[in-house]
Amino acid sequence: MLAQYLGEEGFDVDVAGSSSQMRARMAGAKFDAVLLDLVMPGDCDGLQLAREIRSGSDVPIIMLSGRDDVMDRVVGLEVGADDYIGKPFHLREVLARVRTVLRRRTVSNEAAPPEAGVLFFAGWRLDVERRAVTNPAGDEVAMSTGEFDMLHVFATHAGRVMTRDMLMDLTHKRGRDGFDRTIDALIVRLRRKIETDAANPCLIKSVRGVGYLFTARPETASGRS
Amino acid sequence: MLAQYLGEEGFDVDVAGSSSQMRARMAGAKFDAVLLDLVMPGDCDGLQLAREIRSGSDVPIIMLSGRDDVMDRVVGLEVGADDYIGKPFHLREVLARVRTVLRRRTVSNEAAPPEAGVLFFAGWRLDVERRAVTNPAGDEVAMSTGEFDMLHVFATHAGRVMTRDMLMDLTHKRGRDGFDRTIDALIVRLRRKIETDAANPCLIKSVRGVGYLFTARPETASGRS
DNA sequence: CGATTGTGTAACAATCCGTAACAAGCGAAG
DNA sequence: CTTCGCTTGTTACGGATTGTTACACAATCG
Repeated sequence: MLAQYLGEEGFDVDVAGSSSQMRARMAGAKFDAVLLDLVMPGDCDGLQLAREIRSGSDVPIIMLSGRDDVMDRVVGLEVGADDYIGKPFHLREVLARVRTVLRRRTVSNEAAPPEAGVLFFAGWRLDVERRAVTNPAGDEVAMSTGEFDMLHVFATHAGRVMTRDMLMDLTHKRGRDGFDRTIDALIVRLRRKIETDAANPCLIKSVRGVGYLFTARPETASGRS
Repeated sequence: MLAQYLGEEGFDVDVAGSSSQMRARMAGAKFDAVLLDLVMPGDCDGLQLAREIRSGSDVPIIMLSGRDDVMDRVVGLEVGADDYIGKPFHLREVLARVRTVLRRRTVSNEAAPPEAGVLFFAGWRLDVERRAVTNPAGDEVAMSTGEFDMLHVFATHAGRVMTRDMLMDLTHKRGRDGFDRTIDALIVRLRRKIETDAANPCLIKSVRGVGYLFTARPETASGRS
């Protein structure tokens, strides 16, 4: 229904019925925006899928959800969505929000983003596809899965203080229970690998009572001078 | 209320009570985003005001409105708003949407933000992004989170006497109860690090019965290009 | 001059964070 | 299936930071 409406309004619409189907479509073509229904057929969580998209692309994401709780919206937006529309939604509103997202993208992004498969920061190189990390000297540094995910989240959220809740949302599949030092432990392990002096962290600073801050400014491979 | 909350979250917030006041503020400074309440004191329509902003600027606009009808939202977005939040809105959601709008702006505008991320005063250098402080001799001075926040507040409110209440509001993310020497203790610790003679404070002067005054004149790095 | 109020500072207590050590998963090889 | 090695979550302890209290002293006021 939604697809038909947007099609009538002049958009090229492609529909995926499952997460795997979506991955296949997105691998094969470039899209201007993704409308993502959080209620998936069951094989995958919509939030997780959004993270996955965001980890490899800057394509605008608009979430649609049957659950319209405030916290759902907050989490959805923090994960990287550009908008969140709770059901029952109206076609006109969806259309308006799609246009808004596209307008903002084209206004600011005239030189289209050739995707960010590789990130650079402070001499480091972070290859998202190969999940490989190279230090300023050029040596590859072995990273465990969790360490790489954490570093990736930091690199894509640089300059903003990240609370432990956010980090937990973004790295781990699902929110953990109340009190947990998991993040701290991971931070220590990550620091040991990327900080020259772990006692005086340079790249990952702690913000007491709040969370952690990644201080480097990352650049994408797409050669911006 | 909203302004206070966003302030506690680390934003510099400026409030305008009327459209003319807003025009004056916007003429005098650059803003990263505009939160626009559609219910105005009467002298001007909020939608009209949004059009006016949009005609002269690309600054992101987030509309807040008591009317939460679909058509209101559609019209608001078509006028050029980047988001539309109907009342009753929740602070967390507003915050998330503000961040979303800003993130999109900075992601796409990478080339633009040289940032006023570095402040200079009296030979000192204060790097807000990296949370690093360098003394006139060029050595980096270790600062705790609270000390850095306090110094940052002083540097961005130089030349004005700051009451303890203001400092508490601006540094601590939560309003504290009535009587408390927390600020004084922090001032002592900060003075020990940045004053050459802690007994004769030069940079942070006390104003008896009122509060404290930062006497240096800070300059931003981005020399008004 | 004495009383009162406000501030500087030290000392202590509460809290938060860094880290090591250990236990629990997990996958690969045998 | 078992074992081994690696990763990850949990717990505990110690150090750092921060809030609170107490006291000394300066400023203000009568």
